[in-house]
Amino acid sequence: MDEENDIYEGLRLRVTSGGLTPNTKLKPAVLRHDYNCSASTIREALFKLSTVGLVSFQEQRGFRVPIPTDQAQHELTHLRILLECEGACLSLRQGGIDWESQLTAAHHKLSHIEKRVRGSADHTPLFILWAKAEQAFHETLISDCGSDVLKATHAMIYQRFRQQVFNSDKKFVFVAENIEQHQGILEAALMRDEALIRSRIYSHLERNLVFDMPPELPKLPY
Amino acid sequence: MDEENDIYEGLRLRVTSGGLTPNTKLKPAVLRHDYNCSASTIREALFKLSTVGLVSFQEQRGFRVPIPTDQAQHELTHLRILLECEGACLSLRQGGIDWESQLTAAHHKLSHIEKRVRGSADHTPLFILWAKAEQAFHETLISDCGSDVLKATHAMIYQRFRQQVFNSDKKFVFVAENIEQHQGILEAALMRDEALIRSRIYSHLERNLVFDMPPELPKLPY
DNA sequence: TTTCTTGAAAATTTCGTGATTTTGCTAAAA
DNA sequence: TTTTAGCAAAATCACGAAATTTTCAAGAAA
Repeated sequence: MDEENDIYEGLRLRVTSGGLTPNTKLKPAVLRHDYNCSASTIREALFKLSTVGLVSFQEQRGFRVPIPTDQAQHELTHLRILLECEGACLSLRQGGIDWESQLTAAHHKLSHIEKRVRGSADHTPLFILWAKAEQAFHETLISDCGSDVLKATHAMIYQRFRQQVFNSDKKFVFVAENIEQHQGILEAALMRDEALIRSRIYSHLERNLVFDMPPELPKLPY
Repeated sequence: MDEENDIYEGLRLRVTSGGLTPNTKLKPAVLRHDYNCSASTIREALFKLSTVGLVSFQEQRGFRVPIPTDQAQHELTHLRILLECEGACLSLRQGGIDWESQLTAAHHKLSHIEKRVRGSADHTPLFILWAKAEQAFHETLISDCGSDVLKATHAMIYQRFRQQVFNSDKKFVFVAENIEQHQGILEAALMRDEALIRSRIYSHLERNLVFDMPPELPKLPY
């Protein structure tokens, strides 16, 4: 159904940015009332969420909101860097003028929201808006890489990353440096400078790496 | 249940290396008889397989064996290279003597099967055995990278890759060069030479890249 | 012949129920 | 006080059937 997708999206929002305490049980028999459907339908949606890692699942023990850990944050950040650098460089080679304009547009929207966020004391009301714009920017960055598999994999990792940082104690959701970092990534993209965009993507995400990372990985030819 | 997992594994084998024609419909009501369970149980397993990309799924139109395409083969190969190079280099830095011995063991087993395959005219009977050993070798290669997310992502991509090449017309499942290539990868690992293992992993998978690949991606610091 | 409608058959999705397992509470034993 | 045992309440899972949607063939219209 089309409703099925609404239920999936609704639940996804709740577990990623719904302010649910980690480890909260997600009971189909309870949630069904919020979506006006049967427990089986909820179960199926939760099941789908569990396969992409947004909900933890144990046989006979049901579904729970995943517990954020430093290890998970580090791993998700690491993969985001890997996939985003690769996707960005490929886009940078293959993307045309339409890609440039889409990226500029996405950045413009994101930038606008970020400046509003900087002004307000409480970030919460703008968070959903910001999260959408941030995701759109980063997805546009890799949108012309020519690989649906890469994009789908990145989307999965990005969602889990977002959930991780939002649900972690630190609530490290928005920091001021983001503004100039996003700006810098856009500039590197328009300059078509692969080495520069790699290093800027790395710098942008670096603060989420909780353990030491290999200082550099020389990669040739791959 | 535990049976649930058997059903999942059984279906996974059938869609990845069961000789099913691509685009074959997978009807829960039919498959239930093979596994002695209800259609819902089959449905759940197929659903799970669809979330990792091993069966295609359309709302109200059921499940099908995915159709291999050159594009998909290229994309899956590309991601395998990316993930496997990264995982191998990290393992190479962090792995100890136990990693070395596990890798050597995995290679020994694989090598033994490959030499048997080379001798026989029909590869089919040994294929399942070979596929398991090949997967084990490549998974061991990245096993000490320290990232469960990376390993899980690689496992997903690897499975789809295997399905892709097995179900494609070419049936490019085993080629003689594999023997020396696996050997070369093992050697590079034991030498702890990152650049070398990257280039050898790339060479090993290169023939599955159906389109031109960017000749080199200089990556620094990431 | 080709295109469009029609309607019955087939397939998919949703749902409530009963069986099985887990959880949580209470009380006895150490 | 702490641990263990047992039991009741709650939750999960598998199942078949009902409801919805799609498929497909046969006939009407162009």
